[in-house]
Amino acid sequence: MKLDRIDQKILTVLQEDGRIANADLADQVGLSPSACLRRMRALEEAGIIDKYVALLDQRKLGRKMDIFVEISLVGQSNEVLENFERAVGRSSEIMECFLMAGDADYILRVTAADPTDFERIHREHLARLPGVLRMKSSFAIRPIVRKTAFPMKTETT
Amino acid sequence: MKLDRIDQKILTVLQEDGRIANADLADQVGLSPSACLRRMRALEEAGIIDKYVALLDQRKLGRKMDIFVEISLVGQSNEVLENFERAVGRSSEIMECFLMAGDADYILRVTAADPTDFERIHREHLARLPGVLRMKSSFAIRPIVRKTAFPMKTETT
DNA sequence: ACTGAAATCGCTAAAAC
DNA sequence: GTTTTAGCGATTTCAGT
Repeated sequence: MKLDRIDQKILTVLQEDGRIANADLADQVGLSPSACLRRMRALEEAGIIDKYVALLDQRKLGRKMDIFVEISLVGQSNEVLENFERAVGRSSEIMECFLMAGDADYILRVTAADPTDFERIHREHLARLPGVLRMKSSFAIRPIVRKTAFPMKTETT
Repeated sequence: MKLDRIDQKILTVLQEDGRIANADLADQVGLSPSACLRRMRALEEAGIIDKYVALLDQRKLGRKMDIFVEISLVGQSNEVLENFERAVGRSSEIMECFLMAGDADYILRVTAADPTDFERIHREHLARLPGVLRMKSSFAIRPIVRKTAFPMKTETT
């Protein structure tokens, strides 16, 4: 799918405000409401727009800690990796997980209310992940930037 | 602010579908539409709900790479840290950044279309960050989990 | 084929209870 | 917290470029 300037503008706006009224979005991108809505639907159909979500304030929910966990597995066989990844997918507490090149096999990010809560998560979730050889947790002191919006090529800083 | 079961249910649903019609949301949480809307507004007012956004498909946008960058600064003075953090905030390419305890001072995550694109980002964004002593980039091979929704206490797996 | 204009339909939001 | 209602926005159809 090809994205022209207007599509990019639509995506930029929707990444900031996913509930903007179609009429207002049309204004901002300089299109009539119906043309704007058609493009938006096309972007949804194409899967460029994956979903619309509410983002919650982590601190106000009492989740004051972010922890990165580097993990090495006992082996590199498909079975070991797949078991591990399935378990990761089932855990509600694991916010992000990437298979990595380099030192660690996986890196994951979890959030916790406080050290006690992290202990619970460690016990109930992390320690139960299968095939783990070594685990190294690193605590974040403070989040500096937390973005969900990708830059569009026309507005790269 | 105190969150009862219904508030938590509202947040759970909105974290999955931020554009759900109020009438449908009311159905799902077992409330009348107006009562549901009042609670939703209250959650927005309180800042529990930070914002509503569209999440785009990173791969379909052509951003196939995720890179984690560990950074050590030349010093720990307020000035060095603040300069660095301001610069991070200005870069559109840096998706996440945390001040860390432990080995590295900061960890950040950037996304790139391909190695050439990463070279550009490295040159135009990362290499220009002030006060950097050492930088270590780790490439992700594949994302396993990528979540924006926090688990509510009533549904912890 | 894609855009803009007009009409219908359904939802939101504010009232009264 | 619920029901009711008025008004507005979304959505679809149609004509034009």
